[in-house]
Amino acid sequence: MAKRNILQFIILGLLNQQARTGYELTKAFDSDIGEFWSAQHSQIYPQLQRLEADGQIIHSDEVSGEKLNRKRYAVTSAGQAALNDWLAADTEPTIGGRDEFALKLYFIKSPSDPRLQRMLAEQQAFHTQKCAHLQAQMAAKFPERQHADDFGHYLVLDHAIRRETAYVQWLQSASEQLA
Amino acid sequence: MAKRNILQFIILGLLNQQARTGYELTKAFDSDIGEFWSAQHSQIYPQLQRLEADGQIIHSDEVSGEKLNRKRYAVTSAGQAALNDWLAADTEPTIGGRDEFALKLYFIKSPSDPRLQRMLAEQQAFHTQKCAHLQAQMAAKFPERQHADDFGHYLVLDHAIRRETAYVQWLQSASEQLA
DNA sequence: TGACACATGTAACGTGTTACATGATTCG
DNA sequence: CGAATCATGTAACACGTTACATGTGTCA
Repeated sequence: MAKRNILQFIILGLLNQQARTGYELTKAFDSDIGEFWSAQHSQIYPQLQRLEADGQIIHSDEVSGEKLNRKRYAVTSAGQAALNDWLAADTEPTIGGRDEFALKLYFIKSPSDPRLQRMLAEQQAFHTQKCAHLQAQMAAKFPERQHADDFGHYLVLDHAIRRETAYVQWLQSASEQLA
Repeated sequence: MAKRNILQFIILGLLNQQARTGYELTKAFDSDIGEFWSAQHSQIYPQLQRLEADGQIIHSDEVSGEKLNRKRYAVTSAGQAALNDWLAADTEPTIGGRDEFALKLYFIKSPSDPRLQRMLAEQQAFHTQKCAHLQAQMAAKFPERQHADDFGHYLVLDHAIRRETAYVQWLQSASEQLA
């Protein structure tokens, strides 16, 4: 698992794009970058407090309505420095993520096991749909392949699509080899 | 993260293939299934104790030399039942694993950023080599595509190769789009 | 006899998930 | 006025890594 508290740098990166509230950060983990990292609000709010205590971000209060006070966070120059250090540092290459389904297949030794067909079909349905969803996103956000701006966003979407496509192809290939 | 203690089932699966010691289990996580799950011995030994207390595995003492006593674990019928329940249960599809490098790219907005080339090259070298290594393993273990036996092993190797290949292609494509 | 692999455990810490807890705003 | 969403926090627990700790067997 992550060891060097990656979360703090992701938050710095997101805040460096634009000032956000904890709530908005939480949503960001469910959309764009959700394909490659996730975090709950229960992890985000304490991390924001630590980053602020550390002088890497500051918040300004924003009142809406009568009472509601939300904290909008922005990176300080110290935060930008920390972010740049992270970006510049060598990156430990991703080693195979955990895949419960792959393990189940590993433990089913026979290509004629009666459970295989159903298992493969179920996963294939899911990943095929996900793939379609990602491609729709790509078409919506980069209609004319104009990804010179927001290059990073384009790259992660492309990454996710390739990953899901490869997954579906693996499942397909496995299905075809059932005895 | 994993929520239902997947580790216990992986151990049951491995022990169901053959009786093993904790040390041998630890090594198994570094070879075959290491592409899709990892665990240290500090996690494995306590889990073995819990599984035995639960009646899902039993150990027999094995002495080598004068004093050295190793515990060789085997699954009980209760353990086999638990394993089969896990295999038969619906599998939550894998949602994007965490990828620190992808996130770094996400935060580098411009295709002309001077850091990009070096970063991409570094990752590409790593994943290309890994890909080659996996393909060598495949060639060594399944020389004649005779994967009717050990089908599961073949599938996870194939999966790993496809994943790494897709990763390299993504990096390659990204490199070609640098401004 | 020294290095390395075999072998088994525990402790401390950090990260991540789920649940608990509370309240405001907006829109139908 | 009720439901959904916005908004922020804490607590308990599960999972995973790193470090600590100890000792044996084998081979050069």
